[in-house]
Amino acid sequence: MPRSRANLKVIRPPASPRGRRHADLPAASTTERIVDAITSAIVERKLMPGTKLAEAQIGDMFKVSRTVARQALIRLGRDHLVTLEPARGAFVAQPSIDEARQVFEVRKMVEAAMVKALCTSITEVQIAQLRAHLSAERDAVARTDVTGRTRLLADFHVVLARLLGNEVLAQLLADLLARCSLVALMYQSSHSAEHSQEEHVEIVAALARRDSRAAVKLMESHLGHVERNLRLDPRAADLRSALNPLA
Amino acid sequence: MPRSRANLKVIRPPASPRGRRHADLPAASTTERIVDAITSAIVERKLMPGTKLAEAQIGDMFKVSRTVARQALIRLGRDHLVTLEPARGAFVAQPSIDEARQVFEVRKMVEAAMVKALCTSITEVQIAQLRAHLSAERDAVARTDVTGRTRLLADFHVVLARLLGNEVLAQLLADLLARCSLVALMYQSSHSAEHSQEEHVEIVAALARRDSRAAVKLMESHLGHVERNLRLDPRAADLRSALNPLA
DNA sequence: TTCCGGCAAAGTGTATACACTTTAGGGTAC
DNA sequence: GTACCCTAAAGTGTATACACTTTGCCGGAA
Repeated sequence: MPRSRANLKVIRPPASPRGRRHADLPAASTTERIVDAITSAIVERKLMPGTKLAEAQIGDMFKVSRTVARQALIRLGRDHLVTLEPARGAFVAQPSIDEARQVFEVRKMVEAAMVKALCTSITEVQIAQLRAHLSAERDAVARTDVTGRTRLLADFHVVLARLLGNEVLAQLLADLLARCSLVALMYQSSHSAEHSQEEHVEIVAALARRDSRAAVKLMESHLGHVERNLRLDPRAADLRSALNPLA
Repeated sequence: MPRSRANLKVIRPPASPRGRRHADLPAASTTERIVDAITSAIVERKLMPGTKLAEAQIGDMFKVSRTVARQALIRLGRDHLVTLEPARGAFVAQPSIDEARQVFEVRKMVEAAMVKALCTSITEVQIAQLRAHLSAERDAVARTDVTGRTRLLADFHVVLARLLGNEVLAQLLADLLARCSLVALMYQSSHSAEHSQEEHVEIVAALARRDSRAAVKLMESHLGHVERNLRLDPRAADLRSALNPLA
């Protein structure tokens, strides 16, 4: 790509204004921007599983060199959102049925323990925050804002993790949820947003009562419902239908 | 680096014979080799927290260019083993006290759920495998083989995860354990290997009895002991003492 | 002596170059 | 008509080049 020729020392604002997204993690802004964009594209179903992600193509789209595009793909590979095949390239991951089941099993373990712990630590203020989230969910469902409601329904689980003040847990869960989006996309989920939303309401109610047994049961059955509504029969290969990948 | 000049079409064995380490994951062999080497160096305490990892330096060590070294560092950053500071470079991570606590909290959640699930699914063959692992641990402790025993004591937890047949879980746990090594290194653990080993024996005994309540309790107290034997008082900065990083 | 400015070395961020692999297409032999 | 090889295009793997940032050092001014 044509290299910027502005060689004069530009006066920069106080410090480099890099807006870090959620407080953590590695890379410099450019790579991170691409990772975030592709992650969003996958989670928002704009990128079908199996789609080839050629380095040069991504580089062109984001106006960067292959070097940077490749760095982004490596990070996405570590997140299990893309599969890196040596000498063949990167593809949007196609989680197997086994992997799907395993991800849900881990979610059940982690999230059951999470709501259990929350029951003993949750405060009134936090319950109010959860109720605010629930009403945002309800709005999105009512408005049939598909993208928004999908994000909010997933965020609910991350919000729970954050209420424990455990960023490690929150990030782990965020990773699992991104993988779940891919799973849902591959094994066309028939699960209704309304149903999920109602189950979230029940979970919050149990938390508000500090009823840990109920909260755990509700969370487990919630995740069980989500999982059972996937088509986990072995009809595999969706022919890569998406032709134009990113935006 | 001197590029191989063997231009003749070599007849290759059926498919590229690349030995993937544990069935999963992204990158091509060279980058992966470096990631593994540095991960081992950190886990085996040959690399102190805070040590600068300059790209050129790593490149020289492994006889590759900065490009490849940088790719490895990006992956290590995603694993939370190194911290990537924009325009300043990569450093072996120095997990904060908070992060240490959070990692242990997550481990308690995950591993308690894990042994609970194992109690209903474990087979006699698997119990035998666990006992074999225990005796390997005991040997290493007896021989005061510090590196070996450290690895075996950590592997015990990953072995448990694998017994559930859940690779997602196993990998997640492997990541957490690597971070724990760093934590143990930063907050000098006074925990004795003998004690850990004995607790592992008790956990396996509970599993053999399919006593899920006991197994969970034992695992939680085991992790509690490990955590409580860290010096989690806020005396921070260890001056980077390690001078020659890798091998 | 202390503080500040600026230079130079070291190191990161990114683009580009080139070798090698994969893959698809076409032409030839059977 | 089919199977095979050979070749060209596309794409990955990696090295290198160059700009820019950070950082430490030195010297001069207060």
